[in-house]
Amino acid sequence: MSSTKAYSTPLAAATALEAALSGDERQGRLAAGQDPAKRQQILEGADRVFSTMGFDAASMNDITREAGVSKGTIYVYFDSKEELFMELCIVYREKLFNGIYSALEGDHDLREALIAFGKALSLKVTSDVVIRAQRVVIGVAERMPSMSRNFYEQGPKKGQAMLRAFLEKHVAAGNLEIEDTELATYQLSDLMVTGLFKRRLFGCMDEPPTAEQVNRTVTAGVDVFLRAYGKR
Amino acid sequence: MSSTKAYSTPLAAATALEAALSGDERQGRLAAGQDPAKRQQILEGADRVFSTMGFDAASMNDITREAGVSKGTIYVYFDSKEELFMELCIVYREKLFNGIYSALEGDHDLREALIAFGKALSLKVTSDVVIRAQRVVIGVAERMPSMSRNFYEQGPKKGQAMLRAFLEKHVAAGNLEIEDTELATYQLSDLMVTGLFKRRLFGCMDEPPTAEQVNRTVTAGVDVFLRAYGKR
DNA sequence: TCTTTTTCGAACCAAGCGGTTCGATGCACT
DNA sequence: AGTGCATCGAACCGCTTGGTTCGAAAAAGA
Repeated sequence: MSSTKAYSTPLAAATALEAALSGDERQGRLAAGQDPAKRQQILEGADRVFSTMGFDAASMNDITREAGVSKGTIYVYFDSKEELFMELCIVYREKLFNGIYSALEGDHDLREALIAFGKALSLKVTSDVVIRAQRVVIGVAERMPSMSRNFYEQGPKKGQAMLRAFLEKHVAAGNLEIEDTELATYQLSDLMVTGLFKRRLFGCMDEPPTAEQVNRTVTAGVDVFLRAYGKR
Repeated sequence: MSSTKAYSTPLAAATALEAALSGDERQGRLAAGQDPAKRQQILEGADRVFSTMGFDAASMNDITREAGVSKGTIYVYFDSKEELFMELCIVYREKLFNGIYSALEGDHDLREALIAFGKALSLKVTSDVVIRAQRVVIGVAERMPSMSRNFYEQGPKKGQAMLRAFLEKHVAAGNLEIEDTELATYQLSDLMVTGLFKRRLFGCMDEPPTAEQVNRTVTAGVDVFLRAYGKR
């Protein structure tokens, strides 16, 4: 037999431990379906399968194989394929908005702050993992509307709220002149990924954009925004 | 042995039917799998099924039922589920770009022309049919990259080429000051659907935007663009 | 009217699905 | 050493899948 020890799946093992056990000490016996490391292991396998196949084409057997966990065990941790996917969506949207918003904190120059934020956002949003995740979510939006809506509202929408607050701060400070900050926030965040996001989503760019491309796009986008809304 | 004769090119058949259908007179006996009306009938049923279920969850039996055509007949007209879907994609992208670009022709005022175009684009791109079609295409982008890429490049990309030509005309005429017209074209077309497209795609707006919403979004977007790139 | 040929519709195929069950296995605790 | 229990893994369930086949029906051309 090849897989007697836990974490026999090579890919899952390393990252599973990192997330699950912050310290190195093993905790004692866990109730069935309660081991966070195993849970993580399943989620990572499911991620790989869902990302490459989409929700419908992915089978639980595929996930079983990819996660290196028996089918029975998966069903101890998750009641159904749907539930497994829903929990994965939470992971997805957390992946999306991890450490993006630090650029908006502090007292940097307006333009510099927006460019730094835009770069971080643009890089994340066009990365392979995030693009794949979004494709899966969009693909099931018709049949499972609550899932995709939730994904968007807990993810991008929250982000936009932060950006909006940032803009409003600068409006109050007299650096910007904006009537409708909600609309302006949409405009800015679209300008930051212009020409990259859609092409990536539709598979017209095999590779994520280079740092140069991102830099060029974000700079141009922010400048358009500032020329339109900046005090002159 | 399936396909024997004419319409060897899928595109030819798909587009030819619309003309053939307009008259009511039946033409004479047609070779197996060559009746454009039947072909259309199948495509329409397939559209309804794919749009609501996505590619994977849709079954050929569903399409059979929805199209009111026997399974055997479908397989006379289309070799496989994939091929049926590919031909449907052609219909999809033609739906998307039908009579959008007339606003860019003629000698209208720059701003008026952009707003008229933006409204037409925005309405189409956020309509129920087009949103559903895009979801389906995006959903299979990972496994069938050529399909979604084709969809984008024959659809949105071609449209952008026309918009770009329009912008360049106005740059030459001295109405706009743009260095990178490709990038500017991306920015403008994103600004025109800002806040609508993504929310629709992720199912955060159940209904298509109202004419008012579209009007507001497009006007604001065009004005941002003109403030940034217009001669002052 | 009779022939020709497309379409119909139901039966059929092997394969795979999501989900369940259950005895064997082996670790973790006493 | 002994035992309790989470995991394993394979077999199994009923069902649907995409795809094929074929005789009957229907319609068009002569």
